[in-house]
Amino acid sequence: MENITIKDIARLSDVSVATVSRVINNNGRFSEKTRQKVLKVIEETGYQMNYSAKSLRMKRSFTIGILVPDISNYFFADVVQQLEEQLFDLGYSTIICNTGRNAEKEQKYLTILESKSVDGIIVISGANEDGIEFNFEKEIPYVCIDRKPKVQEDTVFISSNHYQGGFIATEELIDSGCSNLLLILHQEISSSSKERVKGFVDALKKNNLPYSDENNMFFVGTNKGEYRGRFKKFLDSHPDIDGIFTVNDNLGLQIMKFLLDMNISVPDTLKLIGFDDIPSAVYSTPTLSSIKQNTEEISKAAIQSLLKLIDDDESDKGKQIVIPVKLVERQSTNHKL
Amino acid sequence: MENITIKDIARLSDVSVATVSRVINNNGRFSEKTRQKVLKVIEETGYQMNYSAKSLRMKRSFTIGILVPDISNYFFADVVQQLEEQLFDLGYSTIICNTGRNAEKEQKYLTILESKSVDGIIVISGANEDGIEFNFEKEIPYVCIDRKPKVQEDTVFISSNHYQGGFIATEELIDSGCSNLLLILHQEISSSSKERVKGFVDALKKNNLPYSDENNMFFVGTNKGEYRGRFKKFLDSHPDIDGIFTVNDNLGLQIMKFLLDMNISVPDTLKLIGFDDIPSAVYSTPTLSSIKQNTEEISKAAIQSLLKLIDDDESDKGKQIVIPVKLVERQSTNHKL
DNA sequence: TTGTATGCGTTATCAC
DNA sequence: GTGATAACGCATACAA
Repeated sequence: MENITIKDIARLSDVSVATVSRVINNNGRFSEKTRQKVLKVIEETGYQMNYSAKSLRMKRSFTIGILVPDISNYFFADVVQQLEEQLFDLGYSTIICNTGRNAEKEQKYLTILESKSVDGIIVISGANEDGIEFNFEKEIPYVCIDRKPKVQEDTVFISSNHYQGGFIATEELIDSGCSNLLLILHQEISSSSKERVKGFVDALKKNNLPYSDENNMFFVGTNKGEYRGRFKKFLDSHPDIDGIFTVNDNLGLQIMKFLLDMNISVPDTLKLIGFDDIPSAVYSTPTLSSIKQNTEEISKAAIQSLLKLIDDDESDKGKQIVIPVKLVERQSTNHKL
Repeated sequence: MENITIKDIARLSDVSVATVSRVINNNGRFSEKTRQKVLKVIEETGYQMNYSAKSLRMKRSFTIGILVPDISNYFFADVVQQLEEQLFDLGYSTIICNTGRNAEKEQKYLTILESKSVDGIIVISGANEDGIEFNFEKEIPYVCIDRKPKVQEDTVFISSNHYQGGFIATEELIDSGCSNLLLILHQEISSSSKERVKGFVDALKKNNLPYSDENNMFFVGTNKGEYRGRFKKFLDSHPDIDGIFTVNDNLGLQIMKFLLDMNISVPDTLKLIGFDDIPSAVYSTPTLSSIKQNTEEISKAAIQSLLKLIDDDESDKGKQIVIPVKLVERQSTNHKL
């Protein structure tokens, strides 16, 4: 059987194409009887809508672009997967653009997304704090996940509660007996990292623990392992450190490896907690405690807001949606697996 | 400026829409002069093709479906990323379907892909050895990566040289001084694992080392950690084992953790090598030697073959394309990082 | 070498 | 409540 169209459906169910279209889209008026009739024929014939025609006519592509810095990063991969799945169920295709944290590539992708006339764009995180340049010919709605939009009033910004994450990570260390905490983070600091830092500092304050930038914070550079010498010296000059919060799990595992290499026992001498709950957190010795982001809720919120924008409902514009995180306790903070 | 179409281009460059179309697609005859003229106007106006119209007219969606078992698996994520990037450059969108190794979900996705009338499908690996059921109304071309198609003559099958991988992994252990090797793998064995096993066995043979299923192979089940007791007993009864090849890196890291927990030193007492070269292989202590698959070449080959099929060029049908792998030496087989 | 005209499958605007 | 019909932007068969 060749491609079957609404024309065929119309003929077989003895109505006009207009009516068939109305029934399919549940839009406009028609009697219950014709509805039944048409639906039956559709069922029998196995009719499938032609989205190209629909797109052409409606001037909508039913396609969403997703901008992601690095899909081999677990958190990003997880979010993308959620987005893809949920959008798919809603009849949307997705174009996933891996920018490699490269601003130039990002611009290039943005241009092509425009040319493919996507209905909307979801921007996940990004290279810098700069926000993102959207100099489109036509206005394309977009939402941001984990990246503050440049012009906040233009759109909506969804992210985990990184502040809360930083806070409960820190309290987990304190609860497991630490009183001299260290936060390890990268030099180039994202907006989400900034929140985690705030949570860390506030948790210390709340628990009446001392804090100073020099004694309780350590920065690592981009090139792997660069910091090992520096960090050793730091530890030597701060022998009282007994708990470490790394700004993410990858860094956490690196630090754990370093401590093991130095013969420093985790969690006996030093407790450790990361962020993201990546799968390998459970393969390390000891297993790594962490903070888990709710990627499903993040994605749900992002999609909901984006669809509203696409629908010209601007009530979410300027909003910031914050999703709670969860503590995952493991051996590195003295818990059983 | 509103959407600009070939009609506008035609008017502005003083030719007909037909000619504009010919120039754009470099198809049919036209003089160099008109080519220049049209291209100039296109450049100036920033014209962008409407893919919905093109699709409707050409009865092609310029969309490829990608079926993947689990995108949070590093190897799969890597392949998907490559596919996406390369297809994007070729003007194709992709729909990524994460099946979660669930046959039912897979069928459902397949149906929707058909309804979205994708031009082709790339199937990556899968739950079982059964191949995949393609009971489409219309024939959709597809290629398989790492999963033998059920009817091999129908399509093309691309995979790494898993045999070679198993072979050189084994020889790496032998080269670093091991003479009593163990292969650890999962109960449910994929076609690619099978090849790795063959390579393992043949490498032993070639090096005149003993081999028997009972002494040189250990199976683990699906639920994590199930095997720990059994494996301990196995090691106790096989004290001469001095090198382990795990069928993938995740398993390798699990085993490494187990050995550390048992106070068995890697690589001093026991050498270890995995497969896939996942990122965390470099965060473990010791770092894990591995076999790296060439995802770029795999993707390139898959796309090339698929596009041929879409173009009704059936010369690749029935072919099996094998991509070489590479050894990555690290501490777990006695190498410096 | 170029132009005219038709149709791809769908939705939306009118009429009735 | 329903039907005719005109668009949507593009590629192509056929004329010229």
